[in-house]
Amino acid sequence: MPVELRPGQALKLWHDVMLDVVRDGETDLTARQTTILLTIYLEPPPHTVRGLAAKLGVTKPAITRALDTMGKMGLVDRKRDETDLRNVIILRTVAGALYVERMGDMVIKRARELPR
Amino acid sequence: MPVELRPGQALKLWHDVMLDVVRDGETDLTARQTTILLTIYLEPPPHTVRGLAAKLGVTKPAITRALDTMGKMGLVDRKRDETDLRNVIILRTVAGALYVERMGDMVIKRARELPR
DNA sequence: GCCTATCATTTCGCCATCGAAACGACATTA
DNA sequence: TAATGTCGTTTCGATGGCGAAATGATAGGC
Repeated sequence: MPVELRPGQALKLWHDVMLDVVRDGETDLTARQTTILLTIYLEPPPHTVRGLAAKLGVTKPAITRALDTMGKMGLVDRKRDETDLRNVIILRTVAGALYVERMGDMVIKRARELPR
Repeated sequence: MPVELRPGQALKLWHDVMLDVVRDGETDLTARQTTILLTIYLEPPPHTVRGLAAKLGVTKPAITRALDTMGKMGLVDRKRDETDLRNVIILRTVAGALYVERMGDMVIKRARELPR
């Protein structure tokens, strides 16, 4: 049986998790950055700039900049593709994995607290 | 029985909805703005600047600016409190209600599509 | 070996957001 | 009514994101 949410539950879940994210305040990721981060950690590698740009429907510079920012935060890393030096492979990091894990915990916790 | 999500499900749900938000591209709300909007539409009125600031753990100017932006988008409205003219009451709008409803639909749809 | 295509990045000017502090309007207290 | 407190907004300078276009490096076609 799929995960069935009523409208009120769905919106409350979204609100509650967003509130956690805002109150945490540490990492201040945009929607794009969050999507990129989760894509990198949820979908099978390798991940490239052009691949992410196509998936999100945004320009490549937008991806590059997002990776710059998240790279400074230690959430992702980059290395050149040895087999095709034009490509850049985006790599996961320990800090990034921990961040994503915490985010998952937030969602799970808030979902469990939802009125049934 | 509460809504139980496995880690993979929780993160995929979050990712999928975020991807919808990014790809939509129309309204480009920050985490703060999203939280404010959902608070206004989910919790009982009246809503004030100081109340939202306290709830989100951010400064009042941050709330004022977020309301300015969302006001221009037609997602919220403001009026002075007649009984205490220092206060500003934040009001819902039709456009805001529709936006929130669409957001709820996204979450419901993505939750239903989750692998069980 | 060229020429063109591809990939990621950098540059440009612009706009939105940020925290901190100052401000103006209104209410409350004495 | 004068002093103090509260509420929301505005200002300030700084930071960072944005799209579009240009750039540098590499690969592949011929």
